[in-house]
Amino acid sequence: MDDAYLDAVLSVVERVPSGRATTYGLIAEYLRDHSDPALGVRDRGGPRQVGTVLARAGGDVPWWRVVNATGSPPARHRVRALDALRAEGCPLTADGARVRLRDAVWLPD
DNA sequence: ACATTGACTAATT
DNA sequence: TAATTAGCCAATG
Repeated sequence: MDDAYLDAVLSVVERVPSGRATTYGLIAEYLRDHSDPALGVRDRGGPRQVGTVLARAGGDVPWWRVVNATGSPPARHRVRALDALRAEGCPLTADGARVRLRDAVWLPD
């Protein structure tokens, strides 16, 4: 996994607006569609790899706005993520346990 | 090289 | 709805 891919992932996460969220799969899909070897932006796999990047280098980006396909934040940071999301007004389910992707999902441009 | 792991997903029950 | 299962694919040891 080279720096170009790592930067590509982080730059997408940085673009997620406050109060909205996106998923690992959507980011992977976006990178797959927009991979351009000529620009050094290469496709480096699927959703799990996106997760790997955030686990490794997600410290300085709004990682709590990235959730899995069912709207649940990563189990390890579940509380912190939900608190942050609630604080910025992201639509959540009634039990406050997951993001209402139906309303909150943000798609990279 | 090989086996295990994981901030995942889609289908099944 | 929620829990389980099988598939996934690069990273890691």
